Amino acid sequence: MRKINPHDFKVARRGTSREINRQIALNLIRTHQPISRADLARLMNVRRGVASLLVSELLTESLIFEGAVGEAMGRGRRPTFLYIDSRQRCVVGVDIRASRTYILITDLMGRQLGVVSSFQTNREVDVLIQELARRIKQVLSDYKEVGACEGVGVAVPGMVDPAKGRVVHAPTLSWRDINLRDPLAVALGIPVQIENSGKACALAQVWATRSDVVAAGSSVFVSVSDGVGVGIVVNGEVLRGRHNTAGEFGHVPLSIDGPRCSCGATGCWESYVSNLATLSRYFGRDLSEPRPRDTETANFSVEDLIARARAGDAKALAAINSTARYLGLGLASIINALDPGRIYISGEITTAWSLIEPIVRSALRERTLTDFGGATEIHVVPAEDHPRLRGAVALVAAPAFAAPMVA
Amino acid sequence: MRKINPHDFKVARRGTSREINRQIALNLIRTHQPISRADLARLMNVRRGVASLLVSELLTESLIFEGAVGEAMGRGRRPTFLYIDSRQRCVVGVDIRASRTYILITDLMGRQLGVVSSFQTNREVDVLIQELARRIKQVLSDYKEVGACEGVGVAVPGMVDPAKGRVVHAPTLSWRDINLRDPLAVALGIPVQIENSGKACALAQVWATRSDVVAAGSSVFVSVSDGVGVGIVVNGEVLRGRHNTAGEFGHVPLSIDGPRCSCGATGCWESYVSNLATLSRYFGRDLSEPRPRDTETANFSVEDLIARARAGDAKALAAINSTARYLGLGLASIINALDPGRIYISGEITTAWSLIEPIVRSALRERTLTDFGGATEIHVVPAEDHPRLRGAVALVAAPAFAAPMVA
DNA sequence: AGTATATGTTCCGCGTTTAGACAAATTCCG
DNA sequence: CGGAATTTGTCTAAACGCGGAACATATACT
Repeated sequence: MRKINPHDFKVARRGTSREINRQIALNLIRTHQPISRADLARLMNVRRGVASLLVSELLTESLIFEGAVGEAMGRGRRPTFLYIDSRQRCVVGVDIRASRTYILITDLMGRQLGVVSSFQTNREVDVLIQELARRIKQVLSDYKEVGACEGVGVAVPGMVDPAKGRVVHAPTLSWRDINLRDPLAVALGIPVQIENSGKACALAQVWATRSDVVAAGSSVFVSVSDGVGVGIVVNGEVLRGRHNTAGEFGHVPLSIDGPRCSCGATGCWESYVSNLATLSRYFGRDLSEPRPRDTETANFSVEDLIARARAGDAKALAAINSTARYLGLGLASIINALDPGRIYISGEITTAWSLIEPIVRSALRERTLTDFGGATEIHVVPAEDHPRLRGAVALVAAPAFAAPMVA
Repeated sequence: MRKINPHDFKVARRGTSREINRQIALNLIRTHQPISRADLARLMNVRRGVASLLVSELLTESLIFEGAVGEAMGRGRRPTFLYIDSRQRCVVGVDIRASRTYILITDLMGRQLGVVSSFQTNREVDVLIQELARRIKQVLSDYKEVGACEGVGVAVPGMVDPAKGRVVHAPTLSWRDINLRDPLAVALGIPVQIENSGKACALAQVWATRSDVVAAGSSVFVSVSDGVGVGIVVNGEVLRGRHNTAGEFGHVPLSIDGPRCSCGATGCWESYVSNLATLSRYFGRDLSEPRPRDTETANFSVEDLIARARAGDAKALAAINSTARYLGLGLASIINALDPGRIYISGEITTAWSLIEPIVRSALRERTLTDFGGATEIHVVPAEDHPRLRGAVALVAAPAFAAPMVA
């Protein structure tokens, strides 16, 4: 039961019905392809005539194409199968992180076309934009055969105002109120969309064709690495919040008397489960202090820690288990607050999921209010899936499939 | 940008446009009444003819009525004003609480018609339903002149499945998996809707005509009394969650090593800010223990405590200030997690708002990530507004104004 | 070869928006 | 006092899109 906002509504015009049904048809083709017009009509519960017209409209816009004639089931004329036309257009996704920046080229369905390339992130914005533009042009000329580029999506680790195309604040990059979108769009001559990386990850999961089963209800994407990023999806829409900062569960406390967090407060979830926190626990001292790290800790990563734990290092295992427990306690907060249908989780620590899952689960059950909540589905998204890059791509590819804004 | 759920969509039918525009018109009349057809057409940005047809449809359904001819501004024919017809139908709201149950009769706009009546809550469900039915019938016969009763809305302090009409779990009433809706509906011969009281409160605020200004974005209703109830509204819709338990911020921890909470976990926000927690702080001992309270504490309420604080009792003031600080720390979690446009807060402690606001604010700023977040609007909803009863009423009255489900 | 069945197209009816004309009501102004 | 101007509300015709059914096409079974 949704209230109509009397200050921002959209009246149904003569073409609104068609617009709605066109998008439904497009989405059904996307999720059910290959599919015939007749099956589409059955799925939509409309007459074949209507489906046919919708299809011919999508065909003239070359959003879909007619493939080979399919095999008939039983007797009757064989159906002509329809497919999303992702052949003659591509999308570039960019993932800017504190240390490195990643680039990936995909088709409109988000299918990976080339390899993921990367380069060191230069925090000087102008320099970064120039280098990004150069490298994206390079990638596009390397993959000329995939057609025109529809747009570039950029995931940024920080607070982003996508409407204005500005990075409001990105602590790890020391950026504040920077227009990233427009200069890049001008340099490339291609539309650019930017978004917070946690929200982009969430977007990637909503729009991943496979996850359609749980599109109902809300879901949450939790990314644990240097910091904790969370993206929330409600009713198929990423929750943005009044100031684009919704989803900062990383700074909800586990203990207000806990360790100091980079945000200035104390005892944030992030200060318990970030990679730095896990490593600090292992080395028995706070690695976040600004003094230079010693040789032992300088290039030591959470993956290294996990390797040691698997090799039998009891101290390493203890540090990881500790993180696992705090992870579960924090996830419980998310479940109590939002009761999502599913939680996606990614980050270096999840490579040890088989080790830590029981601990995460039991910590989670300890604090969730109901048994249902304690049993909330948790899906690990491996780094190889490049959720941030997929999310960046979805920024460009998804609007074509989105529901029209109505009422 | 919303994704279409390919397993639960709604195709636009021939009458869908009309349905959408009808609801928009109805809502605009609700928020702008008195209003003429011509003004309605201007607001909707459609021709007067369309507005006229929509209006005549609403008139035949007697959802609206034509009032007196208005004064003309300048020259030209005078407009005939339209109003929501809340004359010949009424709604009954019920608020079941651990100690007492409250009843209120209103018109379709949620305007209070009679006085709030109440009686002691009998935890035996069958007995309670019989008494409720008796009293509601009594109220309806006392107010015969307000016409037929459209339905009864019930707010319940616990986990509710409104679709099934069942109370899944209400700890303070010791109810578990109880069908409250159907027996009451049968006893009354009137449709009944039930909902969790936190979500009902949130609903009341969305549908309150005054708050239309901030209908955009999300808002949160926080109710602090025996427990902490939170209702979340996103895009004009109450967030329900996968198992109807979304909004349990009361059990998000401030400190996982904190005091034991009634839910079994430790350090929940609720265990710091509930009335019992505040009183326990004042008396210097845990009042939640099952042993009988002594004469000093037995009938001592938070209002009494506030009275003492205002009278200069330093210990009382300290207890309240402490609660205020924890209140702010918990609100910060909500802001970080959801970044709502506005927070509504109610409960006994808010009668001391002028005393505690600065402390709440500073605690809140201490933990919010951004200055915007720290400045989030907080509105106190006084107990005289009966937010739970208003919410219960909205359960019945709101669907008539809700946006049609489309795409 | 004929029949049954399924797909895809076409045509018409009807509901709804869109555009514009028109009557009714009221004020302004000569 | 009467006509022009202006605003409200209604009405009619056109455009658009769903609803339903008929029709052509294509295939398998008998």
